[in-house]
Amino acid sequence: MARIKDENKRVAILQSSKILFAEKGFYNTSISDIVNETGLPVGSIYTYFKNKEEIVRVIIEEGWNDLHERLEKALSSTTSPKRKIKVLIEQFLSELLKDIDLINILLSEAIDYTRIEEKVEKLSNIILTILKSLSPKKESFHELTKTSMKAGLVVYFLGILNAVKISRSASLGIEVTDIMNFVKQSIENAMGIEL
Amino acid sequence: MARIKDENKRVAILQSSKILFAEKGFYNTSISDIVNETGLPVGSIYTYFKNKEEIVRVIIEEGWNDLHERLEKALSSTTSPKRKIKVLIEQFLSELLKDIDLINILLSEAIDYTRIEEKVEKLSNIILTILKSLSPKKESFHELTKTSMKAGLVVYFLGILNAVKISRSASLGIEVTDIMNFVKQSIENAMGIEL
Amino acid sequence: MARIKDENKRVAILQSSKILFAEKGFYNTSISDIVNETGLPVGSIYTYFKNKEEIVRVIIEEGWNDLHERLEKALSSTTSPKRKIKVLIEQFLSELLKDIDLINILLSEAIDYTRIEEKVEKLSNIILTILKSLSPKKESFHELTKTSMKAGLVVYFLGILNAVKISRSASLGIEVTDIMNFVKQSIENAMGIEL
Amino acid sequence: MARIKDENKRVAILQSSKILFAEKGFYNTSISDIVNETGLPVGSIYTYFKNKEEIVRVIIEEGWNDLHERLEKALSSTTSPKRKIKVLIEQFLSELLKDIDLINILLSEAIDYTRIEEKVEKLSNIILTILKSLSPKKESFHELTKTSMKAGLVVYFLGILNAVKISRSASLGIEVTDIMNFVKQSIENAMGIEL
DNA sequence: AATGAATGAGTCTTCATTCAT
DNA sequence: TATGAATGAAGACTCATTCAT
Repeated sequence: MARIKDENKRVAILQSSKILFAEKGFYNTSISDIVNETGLPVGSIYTYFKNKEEIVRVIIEEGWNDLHERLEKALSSTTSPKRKIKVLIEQFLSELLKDIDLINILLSEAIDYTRIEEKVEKLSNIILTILKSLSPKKESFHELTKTSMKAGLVVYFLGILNAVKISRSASLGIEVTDIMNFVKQSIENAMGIEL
Repeated sequence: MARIKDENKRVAILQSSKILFAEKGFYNTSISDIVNETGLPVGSIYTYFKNKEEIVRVIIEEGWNDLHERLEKALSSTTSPKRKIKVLIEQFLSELLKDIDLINILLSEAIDYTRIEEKVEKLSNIILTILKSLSPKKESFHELTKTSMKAGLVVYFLGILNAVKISRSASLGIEVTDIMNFVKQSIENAMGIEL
Repeated sequence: MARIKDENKRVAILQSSKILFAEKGFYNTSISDIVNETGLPVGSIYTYFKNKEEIVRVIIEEGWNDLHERLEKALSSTTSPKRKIKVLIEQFLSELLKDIDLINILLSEAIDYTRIEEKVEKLSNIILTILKSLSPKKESFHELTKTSMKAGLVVYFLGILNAVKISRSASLGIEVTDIMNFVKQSIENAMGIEL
Repeated sequence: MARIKDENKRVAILQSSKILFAEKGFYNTSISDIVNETGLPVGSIYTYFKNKEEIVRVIIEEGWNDLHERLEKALSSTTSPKRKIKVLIEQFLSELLKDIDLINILLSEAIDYTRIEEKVEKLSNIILTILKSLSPKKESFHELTKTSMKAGLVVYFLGILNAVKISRSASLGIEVTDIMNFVKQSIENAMGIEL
């Protein structure tokens, strides 16, 4: 019987903030920037979000959950470990790498609100589980201890994200496709999978 | 005499700032924090550094140059590519990973002043040159294009740094040694080198 | 039926606000605090009260009128001045001192909306009238001018309220009963009344 | 070798704030009011005081200490209890009652930062000590227990302050002199002292 | 050169009240 | 009448940098 919270506004705030945070960084984006970008009054920002931190948190959480859920769904409808790896690379990673703003924020200053370790942890457990189910004969991982395997996954995952992040602004001369190629090759070599 | 005194202050500012930036982040560290930590008056900070940005920049540049110079020196006194790789891992990387504050700052919010792409660029060129000089037969890299090879190096390098950074604060259960082990194994496998 | 429901809400707002104002103070209590405490929607607060000020005003007015009316009633059914004094102390004052929340608000920051002078004025006139009717021989007030007598009443009344207020939170080591004892003794001494 | 903190500015802030707090109340006085009143930039307020609370606290503390010190001095140069009482009334109380702004703030909303109980406590101890040294024969206090005597002092002291406060704005028709007269009479009657 | 007070634009956030539904 | 989202002026406070001494 009063106005109902407007999902459009919530989304507008999230979208504008996401772009701003990705471009200028969390600390260099002011609430007033978000106000200008969205055209909403200050007060409205605070009817939809408790504070600036919550905005980042939600951007990350919703963006990540979206990807994560689709990954889980795709994995659960696949039985072959090799196919699962394929899903991981060609769906999950591919989608993630397209969301450069998300990556930027995920890796950026606001890292305290971002809880990236949590994400890395979950993801590496998923992969570890898949790898265990692969026939152990063909892998070249057998000499790695479990923790250094996990370390490897973390290195790869964070390395990929950072490489993508850096590739954008820099004169490095590498592009997302190069990174994807490298990843695919590595996996094909390491596990004899055809991607 | 006067010069020595001055240099002490400059170094004090750099050391205190480095710790503060690494712990609290660039944007969450105020000049006044540095003043408190060093015990120096505000004015002094500005007689030694133009502004806050310059402090980070110098921390990074001096820290990096130091490592980089020792690397170049060690490489130039080595001819065997395999030995060079060894130097890279066991000296350069090992030293870098010990300087967690440096890594933290290098990867952090102040990334604009940090010019990490430059560092990554230089380093990957060094490695690429070494790899080229290796007999091409034994490597499993032969199917990678030059850019995806470079992409790979970037992924590895940034991945390692980020993994180390994250391993510190997190409940991931991996440690720097795990990361080092993984790296060594990877290289040994990929290039048939004994490290 | 509808009226009863409404009255319940009105009372709920008054009760919750009274506690909040007494505990946190007028300026440190927000409408939103009242909303949380009552469980009512913001809008409802404003259908029952014009604004925040009106809430305090009504709390005070209703609380005070209640006491005042009972006082008038009791006084009108008594003729002996000494009995009237007794009523004043043992009924009115005693009841008032039990309502510490009311006292707190009465004396607090919202004093502008509280119109305490009005209350003090009325009360001292009542007492003055009683005192006049006492046989002038026995009192030790005979040397006091009328205004300083009034001043005395004001001092006593406000002093009592403030002492009670302060006694609650403080480490003064005095309690309401001590204050009451003092008052009774003073009056007994001054007017030869047995309370 | 830099500008030295300017006592004049500090005092200007305190004076302006004192008037504003006394007239408008603590919560209705904004830092920006103080800025306008003093003509100083906002930043300067904060180089002299940590925050708004500290300003009230200092106003009260310095104002009170000033009075208190002069009281102690005067008391220590007097031996006769009766004279001490006289000092208390004619010097201390008289001076205090002249500082209506101080009284207003002391009794007002900012009471949390004002620690009035502390002041009341100290003062009543001073008086209690004096009273004890009076020959016990002549006093009419002998029936009061120690705590209700203390309660009495608290009632008187707070009553006086509040009466003065209220006398100013109100149509009560009493003035500070009336209050003082009442107090003097009370004391003369109670202790047979000539003031 | 050394010092630290001075500065004021800019920060995030709150909150009483209104009014569309 | 009931509701609670909408509003934006106003709040307290920060902080990098400058510059008078």
